[in-house]
Amino acid sequence: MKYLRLKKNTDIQKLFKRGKRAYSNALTAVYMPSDELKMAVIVSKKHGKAVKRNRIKRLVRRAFFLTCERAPFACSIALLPKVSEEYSLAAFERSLLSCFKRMK
RNA sequence: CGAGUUGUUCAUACGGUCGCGGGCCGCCGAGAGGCGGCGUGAGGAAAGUCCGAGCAUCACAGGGCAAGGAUGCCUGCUAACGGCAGGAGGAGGCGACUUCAAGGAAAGUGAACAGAAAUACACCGCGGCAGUUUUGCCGUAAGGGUGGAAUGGCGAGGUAAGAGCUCACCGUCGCCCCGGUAACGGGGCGAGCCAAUUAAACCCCAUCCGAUGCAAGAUUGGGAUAAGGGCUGCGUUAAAUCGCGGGGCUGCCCGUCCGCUUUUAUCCGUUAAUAUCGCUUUAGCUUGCCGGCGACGGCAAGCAUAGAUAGAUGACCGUACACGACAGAACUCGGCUUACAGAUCAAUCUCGGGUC
RNA sequence: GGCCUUGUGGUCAAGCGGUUAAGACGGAGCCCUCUCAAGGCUCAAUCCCGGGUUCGAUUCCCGGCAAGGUCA
Repeated sequence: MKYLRLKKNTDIQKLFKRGKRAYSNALTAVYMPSDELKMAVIVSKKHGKAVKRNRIKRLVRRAFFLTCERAPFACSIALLPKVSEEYSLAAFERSLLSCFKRMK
């Protein structure tokens, strides 16, 4: 299933002001209903240096790509991974699914 | 065979499925774009942002002096450099070789505490004279003590005791000769030590440097009219016309340049930034030959090799083995520095042992 | 991405190359008090880390690390 990237700074600002949050053990999702499915990954410098941050973003994007058809409704969504020692695709997939369950 | 030294190259590989950025081609579409195909897509450090350039802007981007900053053995290389190469000197290693922020202390200033004293003023001591219970004056840097550093070191002579006071050797300084482009090296003669150390303390000398950085900046982002404000003030004039002043060129002098910016209202116009360009073809890379000890230069042939803009290289599976380190382009080059699992090849390289 | 700044007890901080590293707030212990407060005394620092210069470095030089600011 196709999804769009959430790019504009103003949209992200809006999302953080008005959006609701869904938590799981590997990441936090901030979401807000919209007409299309839009996604952004937010990784801060706390996660490590550039190589590490890129890897986290790729894993989260891939996990979202594999699971996004099970999203309950069209929305703008920002994903904030939590800081940890190890990151894996399977953990992000599980966390995303549990987030989708909690989104109402 | 073992132990080293210096340098070179590489930085998991291959296959399958799904997915991403850019390009080209074809088809569809009014267009935005969509679909399909082909090919392409991170590093030796892309990092730190420590130097040097290109490029761009700053109204012009000039000279002198001052201030500030940087560099500091010599000769080369280079677009340039604080880089590199070769050499000189100090230090280390048996050696191959490594390493060093390395101009000037005879222009001046400063250097805690301790110590008698820090470039010089005698505490103890040693000795002479006076006195003789204590001590006073003079000479003395050999010894003690203080200190990071104490009148160049050591031996001999010498002396009342001592002292470059004298002599040999070493060190230092000056002059001459020879070798070298030079730093410097070698030799000779002289000086009897005057001039300790410290300049990553101030400082002096030589050379170099305008500032800001692609978030620079350019293009479009409107045009016309009217009114007002700000910088740029005063006098004068029909007039920014002229004079003085003012502003910019880091401070001063000379010289030179200077009309710009903004607000409001009305009419016409509007996708207007998250746009487009800058943005990847170059001091480019590879190979061969020639010159040079080398850094590098010359010639010839061939090649085109990321260009994103919330920011593209990944995930999963399989196979192989050395079980994969440090790490992700953001305008571009030349260096430096720092991080790093390993593998690899080279040197008529070095040392030790064995055999012929 | 570019350009800067700062690292000193728990916190805020001063510091001419030679200090027992000044203070203030807070903390701990003791004294004082019938008890508490106030007051007094005492204690606690790898001067961010690693090299270098120097007789001697928190301070000077070089290289790292961390934190913060700023530019559309």
